[in-house]
Amino acid sequence: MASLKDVAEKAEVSIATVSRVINGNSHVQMDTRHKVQKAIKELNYRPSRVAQRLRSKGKESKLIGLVLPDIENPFYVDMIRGIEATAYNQGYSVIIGNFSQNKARSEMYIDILKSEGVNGFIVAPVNNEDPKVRELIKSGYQVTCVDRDMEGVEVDSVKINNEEAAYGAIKHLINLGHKRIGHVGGQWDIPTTKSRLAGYKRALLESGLPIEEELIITRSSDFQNGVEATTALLDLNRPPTAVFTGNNLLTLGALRAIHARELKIPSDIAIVGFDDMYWSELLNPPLTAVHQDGFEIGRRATELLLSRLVEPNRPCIKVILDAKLRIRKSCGAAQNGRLSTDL
Amino acid sequence: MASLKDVAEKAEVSIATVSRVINGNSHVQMDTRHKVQKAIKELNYRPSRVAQRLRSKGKESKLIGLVLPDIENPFYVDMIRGIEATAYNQGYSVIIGNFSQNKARSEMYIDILKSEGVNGFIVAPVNNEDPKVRELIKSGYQVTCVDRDMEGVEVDSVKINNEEAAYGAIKHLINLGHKRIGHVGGQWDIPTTKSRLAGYKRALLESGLPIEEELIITRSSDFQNGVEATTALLDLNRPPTAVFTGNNLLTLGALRAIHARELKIPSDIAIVGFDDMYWSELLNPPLTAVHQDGFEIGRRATELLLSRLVEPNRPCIKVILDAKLRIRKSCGAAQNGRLSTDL
DNA sequence: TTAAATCATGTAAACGTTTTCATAAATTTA
DNA sequence: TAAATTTATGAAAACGTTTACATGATTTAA
Repeated sequence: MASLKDVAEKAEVSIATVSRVINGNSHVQMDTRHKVQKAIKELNYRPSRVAQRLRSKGKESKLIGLVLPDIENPFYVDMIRGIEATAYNQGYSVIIGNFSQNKARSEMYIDILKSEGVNGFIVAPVNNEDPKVRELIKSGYQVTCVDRDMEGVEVDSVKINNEEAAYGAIKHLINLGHKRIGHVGGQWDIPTTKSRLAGYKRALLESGLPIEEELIITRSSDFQNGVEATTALLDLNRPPTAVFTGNNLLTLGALRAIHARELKIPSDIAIVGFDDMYWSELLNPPLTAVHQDGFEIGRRATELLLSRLVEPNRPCIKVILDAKLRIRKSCGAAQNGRLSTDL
Repeated sequence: MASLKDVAEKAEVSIATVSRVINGNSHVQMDTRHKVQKAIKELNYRPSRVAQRLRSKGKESKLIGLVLPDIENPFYVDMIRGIEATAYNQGYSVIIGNFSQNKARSEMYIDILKSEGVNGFIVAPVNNEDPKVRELIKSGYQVTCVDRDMEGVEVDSVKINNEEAAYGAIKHLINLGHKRIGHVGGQWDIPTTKSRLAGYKRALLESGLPIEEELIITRSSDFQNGVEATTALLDLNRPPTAVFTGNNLLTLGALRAIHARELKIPSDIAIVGFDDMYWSELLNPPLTAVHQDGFEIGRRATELLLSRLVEPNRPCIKVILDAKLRIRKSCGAAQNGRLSTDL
């Protein structure tokens, strides 16, 4: 790779002048400017981001660190696409740490990204406390939370109203006549798990239905737990007539468990899932699910972060996006021909 | 972030000594070593990768650049996980460029990653020629190709035998009695598209079946094309009794098109897909598909790259992994109770 | 005992930028 | 015309490392 020095020599000027040309500094004469631009082109020169980053310690580093729970989850993949698209548009690179719902790995990635000299972070905190993220904020890094928020900290965040979305999903089941609704949730200390559970409970209470602990299982957020927890629900003396699954991996696991028993959906048991995929309609049966727009969440989060890099002390902004319930065939007949409904 | 200098001051030694302690250089006395380690701990010091990278220009940069066609495709997500796991294990960071099957974006990412000072690249070349990747190799970067290879270049690569895998899939259909088999392939100039098409043709020829151009559509590699191409096949005067789809997005598109016509799989039309997902069995119907192990491909590619960084001039290695056909319910009754078959 | 070798540590240069300061040339002002 | 201002450019420092070289202390060899 050609360096500033190479360009300077070729153009017979100092490296300072070359730097000025590159950064659009006005104090450089037309003909020298042209000489330099010619040399840059001939050498196919591009400035080293590494050196830029070292020199200007954060301020101009043009690198965003991304710390996400699970790259296997299509919802996060959509978010990554939204983040990438927005960031690269503005000349930022993105470096991804995928911690697989594992606290230790999350901390490891944060350390690595710090030492990579990132400019700011987009993070899904492991839980409401997440001391590592708190420390990050305290020590002056710019941070935006996605998908999950943190309490008692001044930090930008983008997420949906999980409680309300879950409430809507359960209401849908109740309206279809279900009275015994099971819930398979994710890891208990993840904020979204809590909110979705809260929405579930509120809907039941509001309709005068009892909340039965045996119908609620919140353990880990992965496929395997989806299988096991659903199986456990099916094994109850009085199994539920419907299940609400807390994320898309759990949903897939639940489907597996139900199919393994050769039960019919929705006549034997109905299912409504949290998180929608564009291929949800191709599942057996086409899945009724809560849709949240991962791409948009990513886009908004990136905009928030970039704006905060420019104006570090502005008051923090909490973005809460809407989710939609996409009604397909896993809960019973579609109602009034509507395909989706605002929550 | 604390720097070497801070540690040096605290421990009352020179920065050189601190550096030696960190890098395990033997020439440092026990008690100074302890003093330094204590200071490091107290200041929570971690070396700046940015500075390390600048200083040792590539040689020790500990950063791998990843340039992939499509992060929406679960197959590549598996690959990323394999690459990440292996890389981080050895202290390398990974930075991802996702070019969405777009040549210009692929080139942009390669430039960015170069200027990020990556140590080496793992790349899926856009096609056999890919002049940008050739140039990369020529200018001395270490490169490993994944999923796709390049002709006439000395470069490590990891992929499966696509021709053979496609051949096996088609043979399976033929054995079930299908005589008119359509093929929906990806973008024509992608190497995998060509190989899979070749396997398709070989299987037909070998069984004495004609190759009919109207049954073959290779356009772009995305979901939308899967829908459109399959619809076109169904609209033929003599539609095929089976389709072979060239990647998982095309498969999902094909399913959508078939369901839109309310045709029964496999009685009206059978389908075998390239690329398997762990949730393929949950599709309607459970999908018979060619399985390639993305995680393993990623792992092997990373090992190859890291080994080449140590020994840049070793002869190049071409790894070809096996694919398996996972037989489920989209082509007809499972045979002899076998669930999968080596290709 | 003395020369040679080894060991522990420090000094300073280098990596590729950006930026402050200095300086010389050109322009404006009085 | 002389002084003051503006403009174009260069020199050098700094960012945080690694490492070649230098130096003085200690050990080994003869």
